Order: sequence, then C-alpha cells, then structure tokens
Amino acid sequence: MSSCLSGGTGRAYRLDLEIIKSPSNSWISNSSSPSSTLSESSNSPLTISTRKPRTPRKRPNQTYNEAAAILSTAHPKIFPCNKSTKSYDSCDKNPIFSEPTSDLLMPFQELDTSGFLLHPPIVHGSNPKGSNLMNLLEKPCLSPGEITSYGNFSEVCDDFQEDFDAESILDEEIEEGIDSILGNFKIENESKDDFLSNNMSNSMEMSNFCYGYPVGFEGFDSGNGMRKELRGIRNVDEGDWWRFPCVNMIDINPKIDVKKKKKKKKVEIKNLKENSISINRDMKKNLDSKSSGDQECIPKVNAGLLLKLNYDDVLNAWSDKDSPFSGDAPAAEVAGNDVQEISILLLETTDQDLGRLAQIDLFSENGVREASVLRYKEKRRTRLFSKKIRYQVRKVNADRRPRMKGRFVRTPNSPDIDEERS
DNA sequence: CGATAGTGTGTGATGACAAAATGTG
DNA sequence: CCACATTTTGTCATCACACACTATC
Repeated sequence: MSSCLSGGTGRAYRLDLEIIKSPSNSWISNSSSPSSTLSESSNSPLTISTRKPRTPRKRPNQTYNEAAAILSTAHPKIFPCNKSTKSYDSCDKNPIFSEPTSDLLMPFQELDTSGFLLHPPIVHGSNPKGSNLMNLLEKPCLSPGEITSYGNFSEVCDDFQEDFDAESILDEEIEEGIDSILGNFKIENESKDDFLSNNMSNSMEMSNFCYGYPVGFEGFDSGNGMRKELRGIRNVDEGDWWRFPCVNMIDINPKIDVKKKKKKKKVEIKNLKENSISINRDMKKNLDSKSSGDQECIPKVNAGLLLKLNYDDVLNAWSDKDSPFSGDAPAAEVAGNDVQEISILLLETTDQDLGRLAQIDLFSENGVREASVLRYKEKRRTRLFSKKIRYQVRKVNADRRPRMKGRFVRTPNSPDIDEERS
C-alpha cells in the first residue's frame, strides 16, 4: 500500500513528465530518453527514434481489474461486482476505474489441491438452458497430456480420430527429431502428467475435462476454432490455473457465428483421407497377393500408390542410352516384379536414391515402407514453395479484375448490376 | 449445365523477439 | 540499492482469408 503511494505514484509521475517532454507523435527525440533505443547508443544530440514511445506500463492487476470492471458492467449477472477488500489498484489514477474495482474472481470454493477436479466447477450467473456446463461434462475427452497417462487417444476422443494413415510420415519426421503435429508434447506435459497421476484417482471425473477445459455443449469446438468455454488465464500449467472460474463464451458473446466453416481446410482433409485410404488399400492388396503367391497380380503403381511417372523426363534421360534391360533378354520378356521395380525406380528420385532403391526388396513389408520413405524424403527435398501458376488465363483475368482493398469487386458492367439497374 | 477450383492483393490475426518496466529477495 | 526474474509492450514477419469472375471438370 505504501509503495503504491510513494514509489508507484512517483514512477507514474515521472512517466507523465516524459510523455510531455516527448509527445507520442514525435519521431524526433533530442533527449536521452530511456524509452528511445537509438538515442542511447548514439552520441548525436539529434537522434531519430524509429520506435513508438512506449506506453506506460500498467500496474500489477490493473489490466485484470479493468477487465473485471468492464465485464461486470456488461454482464453483471455473469460477473457480479464483488467489492474486494484487498483491491490491488487503489492507486490507479484512471478516472474510469478510480473507484474500487470489482474482483473478477467469483466466489469460488477454495478447493483442496488433491481433489480439485473431483468436483465440477461452480458456475455462477444465469444459464438459460440450465447447466450447459454440467450437461457437457458427460462427454469424455482427455487432453493430450492426459492421454499419455490414460492410454489410446482414439479410445477416448473418437470425434477427433483421424482415419488416415500418417504413420510413415510421422515416424519419418520423428526419426529426424521433427514432430510437426504433436511437438515434444510428451516432454512438455510431463509435469502435468505427473500432477494428474499423483492427484487423480477417479478417471471418470477426469474425463470430463478436455485439456484443462471443461467440455461443453454438443461440440468441443465452436467451429471457428474458439472454444465455447474458456478460462481467463494464459498458461494452464501454472500452479493455480485450476482455481480460476470457467467463463461460458456463449453467455459472453451470444452472437458468435458457429456455423462459419473453413471450406478449404475441409476439402483438404477430405482429399488427404481419400488418398490415404487408397494407399492403404493398394498396399494391403499388394502384400496379400505376394503372400498368396499370385505373381500375376501386379499392383497398379500410378493408381495405388498415387505415384506419377514423368514419362517425358524418362524418355529424354534414356534417349541417348542403350536398352535398360541388360544382356540378351528382350524387353518383352521382362515382366512381373521386374516391371514394377523398374517403374518405381524411374519415378521422381535422386541418383542416390535410385541406387538404393534398386537394392530394395519391394515385396517385403520393409521394402515397401522403405521405398515410400525414400519417396517422401525426395518429395520433401524437391518440393516447391514458390507459387506456381497453373492456369495463366486465370491470372490474366484476375489481373484485369477490379479490386477494392485487395478484394475483387464487381465489374461496372456486370450482368447482375445491369439487372439491378433495369 | 452446374459445381468448383483458381487467380491477386489488402488486411487482420498471430507468434517470435527484443526492450523496457516492474517485482522480489 | 542492487541483481536477477518476471511481466508488459512494441515491432516485425508470416499466414489465412475475403472478394468476383471464369476456366475447367
């Protein structure tokens, strides 16, 4: 308290003086203001600051209490204005929030750490449909961190189960220390796992939470990436994260458009699934045919593995060379396994991989996998990140098309406009 | 014939990072 | 008062998206 009156106000007053001396709009500073990074290192009396003057930093809990005041004003039922006896911002000079601010913390039970998740959190405020929170707590879903403790993810969250086989890709990246999807999540959540395993004795109650968030309503995600219920904290792994109340996002903003979907991503996922299913089906067929000794069943390389043979490049590469089939054996006599191996060898591979691929037994289970891994490596190495124009005419049309702030707008002589005018 | 992918660009969202402000022992 | 840790803020880079129209499937 005393620090607020003495040191705190003193600092604030000094800041105000600096602001007066160097207006926020000014780009030129002729003083060695501590807020100017350039002027410190320069001996020149006239230095140009490229940085915007720093706004005064708010005191601890000031932002928090401001948010509490706003929320309690906008939604007094959800955020009752609870006069706190230990207000942190008694020295807050902002006239808007000069009066003792409300405490965002609702009258929560101070739960024992050992059983904090054994009881559903108390939700205050009106809830028109009854306790949505409680209804949805029935849906079991575990967080990634919890999954490692409680087994298979697919057993728990069927809704999020991916039915395409990305195993080879993931394994390949993991081998190289890359985990683009999960990250080092097991390590990152190790402390959480320990905490949960130490403190959780009832898996049923624990399954009511998804990654620390209570599962709500009919879907965990509202459709636009925003969870319907959020806790107002940033780091869920902090010690007291569970003490914070749950805020029903629907109550806060009932006008959220939950139906807006990202169409493009949907299509991409769909295509990925279809391709993966096709790959799995043909690989299985390939292995089955080999195990049954059916040598006539040659898998279709292009259709099954979705490999595209660049015929032009192959023909060009072999135009000045002899027949690839050595010895006296005519090409017509090469059949079955040889044809398949040669076809795969001629795919988009590097010279190194070509040599290695030649030694792979493609009909062994490891061989198929190794070949696909090599292809994946090569594809990743040679993929183009620059945009490639597939249809030049579309580009020309797009260039001609009138735009407003980067967006396409209707052409002046558009038929729709003509119809509206008529 | 209907559905859809594709085209360019401005804008907002987001994360990373550095620096400053503040807290704490 | 000092050193270090933590928090806050500003800046920059990157990315997704919206838009109208039309070639392509």
